[in-house]
Amino acid sequence: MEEQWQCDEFCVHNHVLDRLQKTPLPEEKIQQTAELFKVLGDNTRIKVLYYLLQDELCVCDLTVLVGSTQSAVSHQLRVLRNLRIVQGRKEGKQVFYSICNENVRQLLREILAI
Amino acid sequence: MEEQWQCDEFCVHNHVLDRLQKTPLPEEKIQQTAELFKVLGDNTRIKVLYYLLQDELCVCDLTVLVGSTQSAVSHQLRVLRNLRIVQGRKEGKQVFYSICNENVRQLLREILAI
DNA sequence: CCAATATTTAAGAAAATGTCAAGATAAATT
DNA sequence: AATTTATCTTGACATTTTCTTAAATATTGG
Repeated sequence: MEEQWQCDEFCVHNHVLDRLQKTPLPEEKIQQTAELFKVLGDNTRIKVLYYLLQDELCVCDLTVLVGSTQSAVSHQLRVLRNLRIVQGRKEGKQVFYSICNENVRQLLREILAI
Repeated sequence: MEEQWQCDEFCVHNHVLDRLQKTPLPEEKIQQTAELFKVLGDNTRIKVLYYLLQDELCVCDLTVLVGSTQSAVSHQLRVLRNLRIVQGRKEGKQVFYSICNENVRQLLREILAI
């Protein structure tokens, strides 16, 4: 028999599966959660958020702080903006960024033990 | 002037930078944090962890629950094992997995609002 | 209009994911 | 005890995704 692999009834613990399958995580929730973590799973973005945790900062300052290029930082800021983790405030020629998601702020505080 | 781009003294807010640069996040901590989030930033692994949050499960059960192949699940379990988020317990032909990192367990509980 | 700052686009490099096939181990069968 | 079967792991490959860099394109202020 060359059918697609699958556990047979001797392996699977049906009573457990039956129970767990009654409360699956909604696909949307899975997607949402994974995406949040994905965005937080990057060295540059962690650095950016670490500094924003302490102050509202312009792209220029962030560029110096994370030791990257302006373009790269701007790129990461857009990613964070898309997930509504940070927001920008325009002042003159500059844009000041800050964390606008309190859950993420709290999460980072705990993880980074600040 | 065609040198590498860099903010000049009119853009950068030196007093802020000076202060923030005194307490940089250690590279190791950044790496560690980003890696944890990176591992959590994947649909399959979120599903696996969601189910492990509720029960110790064998690879076979997990395969059915996440609706993937045994091989793919095993690969992901290794990733989670490498970061000491889950651990395997051998029992006969089967391996039962469970979450062995209480911080991650707590984090997921909060994020998934369980 | 010019200079400074910020964003977007495009392209190339690096990394992760799933699939398939092979290997390993423990139990069951002969 | 040798063979087969069930469960799980591993390695190699192809595909896709993600990150970075560089260049082009706004936008703003003077």
